[in-house]
Amino acid sequence: MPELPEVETIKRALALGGRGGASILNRRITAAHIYWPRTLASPDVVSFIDNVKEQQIVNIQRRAKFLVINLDHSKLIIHLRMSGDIRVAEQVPDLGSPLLPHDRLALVFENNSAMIFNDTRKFGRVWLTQDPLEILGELGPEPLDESLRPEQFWEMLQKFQRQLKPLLMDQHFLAGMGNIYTDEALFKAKLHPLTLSSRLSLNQAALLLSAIRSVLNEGIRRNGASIDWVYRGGDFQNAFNVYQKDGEPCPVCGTIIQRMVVGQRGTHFCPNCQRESIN
DNA sequence: CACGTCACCTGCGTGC
DNA sequence: TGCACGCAGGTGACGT
Repeated sequence: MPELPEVETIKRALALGGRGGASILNRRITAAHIYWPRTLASPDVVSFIDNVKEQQIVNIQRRAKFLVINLDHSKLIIHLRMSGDIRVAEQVPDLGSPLLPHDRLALVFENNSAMIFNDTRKFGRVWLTQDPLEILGELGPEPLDESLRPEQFWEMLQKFQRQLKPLLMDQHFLAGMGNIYTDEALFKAKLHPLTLSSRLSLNQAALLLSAIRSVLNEGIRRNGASIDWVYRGGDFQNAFNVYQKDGEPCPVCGTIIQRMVVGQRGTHFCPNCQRESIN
C-alpha cells in the first residue's frame, strides 16, 4: 500500500504521536515478539530479539519507502511493501500472541506500550543492522530533495531508453514513487506512461519533476491515500485525477480515462491529455 | 539494456 | 450461496 507520502505520514505520527498511541521517541525496548519469522529479513529471530532489547529509540527517518528507526546501538529498518502498517498500542498485555489478525512483529517498551507491525500479505520486511547502506545503498535520489535539479533529472532520463512509468517506479532510478503517485504525476505532466525517457526535452523533464513533487507534497499534506479495506487515515484518494478512474471523464478535457497494464501494473491515463510521442 | 513473467501472500469485489 | 477469477499502494529473481 504505502508509497513515499504514506511512509512519511507514518514516520511523522510515530515521532509526534498519533498512530494509536503517543510518540515512540526515547522509548526503551524491553522485549520483542516475532509472530511471522519471514517478516525478519535479518538477522535471525534469536539474534534480533537479543540485540534489540534494551535499546532506546533515538529518532525516526524515512528513506524512499523505508522507515529508518535509529536505536542507540543499531538501525531498525522497515519496508511496508503492499499491505504493511505500523501502530502503537498503549497498556498492552504480555503480547506473547498477536493482538490483532496479521500482526507480524511487536516491540514492547518500558512504559507498557508497544509498536506493532501488521501486514496482511506478509510482503513487508524488517532489518536490524549496523550498516543501513547494505539495505539503502542502491537507492536513487529522493524526489523531494531540492538538491536534485531539473537539469540533473533530465540527464538521468537521457541515460535510459525506458518507458517513463516503470522507470519512475524503479527505486534505483528515483526513490519513493509507487503506482498511484506515478500515474498522477504523469497525468499532471501530460506525459504518456509509455513515452521513452530519453525523448524528453529539458523543459518536459523539468515539468515532470515539478509534477512529481506536486503530487507527493499533496499526498503528504493529505496524510497519504486510503483505499480498499486497508485503513490509512489519509484522504489523498479524494484528489485522484486518474488513478482507478478508468471509465470516468478526464477532469481536464472530459475524455474517458483508460486503463492499461504496464510492467504488470494497472496504469491509468487520459488518452487525450497524455499523448504518446510518435518519434 | 529493456522488457516480460513469475513468485511471494491474503482478501475483496464481480460475475456466473 | 458457492466459487472461480481478477484485482490490489511492492520488489526481486529470472528468462528472452
